[in-house]
Amino acid sequence: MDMIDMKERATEVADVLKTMTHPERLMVLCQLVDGEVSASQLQENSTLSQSAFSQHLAVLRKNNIVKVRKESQSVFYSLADERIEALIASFYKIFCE
Amino acid sequence: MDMIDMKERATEVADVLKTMTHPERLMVLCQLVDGEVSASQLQENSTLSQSAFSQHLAVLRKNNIVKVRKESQSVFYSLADERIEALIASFYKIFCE
DNA sequence: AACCTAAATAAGCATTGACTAATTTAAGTT
DNA sequence: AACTTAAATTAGTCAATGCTTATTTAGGTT
Repeated sequence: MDMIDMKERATEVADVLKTMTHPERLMVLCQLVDGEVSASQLQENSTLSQSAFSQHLAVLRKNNIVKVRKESQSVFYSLADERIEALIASFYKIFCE
Repeated sequence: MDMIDMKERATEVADVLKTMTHPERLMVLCQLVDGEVSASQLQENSTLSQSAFSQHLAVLRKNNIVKVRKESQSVFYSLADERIEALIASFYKIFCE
């Protein structure tokens, strides 16, 4: 890979990782590995205020790291695609095994 | 894994990733996958000023993402350990294949 | 209609991060 | 000794991030 390609890829990867790189947001993503979870369930495992927590969810949405499904008052979150799933799996393998 | 363990791990992983999550620093790390490279060689592939670039290297050193070997006026950089190598390999596999 | 709950948004503030410009350290060279 | 080169450091500025408090939107209940 030449330097120009490498730089493009590095920028792309950094953009994705930047969004995942917050303990609170990473926690959310870890909880989504087995499938969708509602916003309120996710919030139960956080010490943050409702507002602060919701803003983290907004960051994940805005950067397409998660997708949402609305059902009456609830909003269910899940990982956006296979790349995000693969990343979380890698982190697990490297840091938790 | 319970929530307390998950949170500890998420914080640890986020700390490591946070340091890697900058296009310039990620570029440096990518160039180190095949072994050590000198600071000046790394800088050649950057558009940043000497100072700005050196400060990124300092961030990588401070967070133990890279290690250094000094030889006369030059400083050679390499990836700090197998976890960092594994992370870069994962990023490559997920985003570049 | 009045109320409640889940979730998102807006405004404001403090902290951190990335840069520039200038200087410093350390090793080599003339 | 004076100079050059590689690399790091310091101080200062500006933008981005993460939080708080307050408010809003939307769906469901009485």
